[in-house]
Amino acid sequence: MDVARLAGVSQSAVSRVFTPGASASKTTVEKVRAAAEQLGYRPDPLARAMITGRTRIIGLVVAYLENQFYPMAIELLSRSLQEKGYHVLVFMAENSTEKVPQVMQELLDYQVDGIVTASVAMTNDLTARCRAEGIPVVMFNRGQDDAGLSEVTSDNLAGGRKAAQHLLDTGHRRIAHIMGWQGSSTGRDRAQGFREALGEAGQEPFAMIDGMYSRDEAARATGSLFAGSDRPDAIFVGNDHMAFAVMDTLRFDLGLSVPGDVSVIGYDDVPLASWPSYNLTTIRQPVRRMVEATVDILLNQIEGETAPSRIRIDGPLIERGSVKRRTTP
Amino acid sequence: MDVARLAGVSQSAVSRVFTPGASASKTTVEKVRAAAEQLGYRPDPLARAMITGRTRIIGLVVAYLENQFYPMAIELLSRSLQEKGYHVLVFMAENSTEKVPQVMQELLDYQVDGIVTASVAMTNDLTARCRAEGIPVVMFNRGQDDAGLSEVTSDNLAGGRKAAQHLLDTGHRRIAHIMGWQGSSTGRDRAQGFREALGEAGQEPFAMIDGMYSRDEAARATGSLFAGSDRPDAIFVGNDHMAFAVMDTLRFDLGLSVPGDVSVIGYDDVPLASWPSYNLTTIRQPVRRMVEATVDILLNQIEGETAPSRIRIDGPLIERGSVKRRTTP
DNA sequence: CCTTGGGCCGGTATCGGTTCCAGACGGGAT
DNA sequence: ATCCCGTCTGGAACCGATACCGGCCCAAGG
Repeated sequence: MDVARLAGVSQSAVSRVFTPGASASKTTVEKVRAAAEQLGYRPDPLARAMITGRTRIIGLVVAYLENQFYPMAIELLSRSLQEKGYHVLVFMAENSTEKVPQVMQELLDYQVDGIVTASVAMTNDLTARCRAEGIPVVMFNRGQDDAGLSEVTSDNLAGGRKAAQHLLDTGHRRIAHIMGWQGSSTGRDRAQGFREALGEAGQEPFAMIDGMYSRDEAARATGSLFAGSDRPDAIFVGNDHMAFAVMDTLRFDLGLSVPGDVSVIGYDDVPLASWPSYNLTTIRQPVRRMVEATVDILLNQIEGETAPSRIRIDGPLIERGSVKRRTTP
Repeated sequence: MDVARLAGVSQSAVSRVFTPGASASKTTVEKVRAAAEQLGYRPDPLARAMITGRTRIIGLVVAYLENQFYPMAIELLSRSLQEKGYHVLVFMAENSTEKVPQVMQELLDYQVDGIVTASVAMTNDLTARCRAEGIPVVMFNRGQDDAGLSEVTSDNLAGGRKAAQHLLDTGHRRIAHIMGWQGSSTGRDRAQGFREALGEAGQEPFAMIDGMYSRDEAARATGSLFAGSDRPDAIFVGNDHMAFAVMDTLRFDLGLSVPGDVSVIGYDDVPLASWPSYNLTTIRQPVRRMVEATVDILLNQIEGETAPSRIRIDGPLIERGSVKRRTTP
């Protein structure tokens, strides 16, 4: 390289100067730095990646961004990784069995140093391939029984219990649950926590319907809950995104008051939940801490070959205005 | 490579088989394909990138994702590029003079084939560097006088006029504008269109306040508009994101009815605008078409060295329920 | 029959770095 | 003075591909 010539040293010396932790004398460093400055030289990450096998790129697989929770996570994740010299390559993948493997394959081709999957499931042969290639994977906001994969979630079981408990404490006795997608661990865990807490209080759920994390499904489910004269007095909804649809349906289609006629609890605490139009009581998922944990795990696993781990972060119930205290008749 | 050995051909032959448009005989192709299959070989994009100078990566610089418009754009952009064999490297950058250049520098280091900036301004020396390196840049939803850069926006001037015209047509005579950030072309153009249309109708704006594209600023501005007894009967807001804050403030802080007491028009038509809680009349930015245009320009410029272009896409006014017809007193 | 030209092939240089290795140098201990 | 060891250095191999070039072969044309 010309930098080497201009500085009057070997190419190796230049390389060492730009490699933290390599041994180079003070004078060499100075000469090289000066020459590099003058020529506007910066080491080419690609060439470096090819030889070191480290691209400093993290692949992110995500299914949809309509639920505000994910843009937030992306933003935090990207910022955090940027600070540490990594970058995020984004892949959109519907949560389908065909698309995900293809996308993962491309990811592996790109030699990413690690992968974060947000709300996406993985098949077993896929996880196996990643392990074989030594690429750490962190599942964000999704769990999977397959060991060998790291996962970061909130404590969904406890969250489900908190929601149920809060509704019980405030005097509700006809509590329905519009569940998060039952194909996902988050959806199942929240539902299970809900069911358990109710059971311990000697109560039966009024109804449990899979809302598939979709606005339309949630709206439909709400309609069916209120089709007859036998109606719930509270609904725990599998995430905020659906909860907004539920509230809209209750208020504008069914002419009911929230929380006057029906109480609603969501899950996530996205920014929108605190806007006065919804003012939604919800279980907070501490995104910030979840992202930090994700980055920690990922980087540790990249640098230090530590074992995969499963982090479960507890989130508080945020009391707002969508739940009303009722006196049991 | 072992694939070459297994197939009994040269390395060059293997390369040619995986290079579309290169000449290789049928038998060679078959042998190589078979050998590759057996060994699970796929060409390394990194190595390929190093020699061809094409990474097939597009850098995306974006400032914040709280405004739902941007996640949508990201999702569409990523999907569209994915189909064409490109991928998106995301960089978060506050819209500050220090951060953007640093981020751009990293982008250039990564040898991206093109750059999309969403709602981010560029300084002149930066654009010059990109031109020098021959990297096409498309500014998404932002314009800049500096030629040599492509830009894709909606027709913000026309949009501002439409908003004003609609409010005039529906009998409003005291129309305020909480403007998009006046440091951005979108904010300025919408404001100018608004002002022009009003002027042509012989009207003065009731007030014009810079809302900085921020919820807080917009809420504050709304408060100040209604501080005295001299009040507007309609507000055109620089984007939906702020419009929601304006509506919340009107309804929940000031106890006013929208559209009963005040009409509100937004800009963007994000999904939230159609939810019944807001049911916001707004000027639609046709994201899908804007993204398509962005991808087209980018790819053309990458492949064919076409000149930069500026696309302005017209968007309709979507009438919903936040504007009420008034009879002038 | 000889030439010409196009299609296909393999060898080799190259891209921009890092890593390994052998060796030069200098200082402190013996 | 000798030895040893740690620090620093340049040369050369290498990472995994593509680009270029010269040569081979075979068919068509003169």
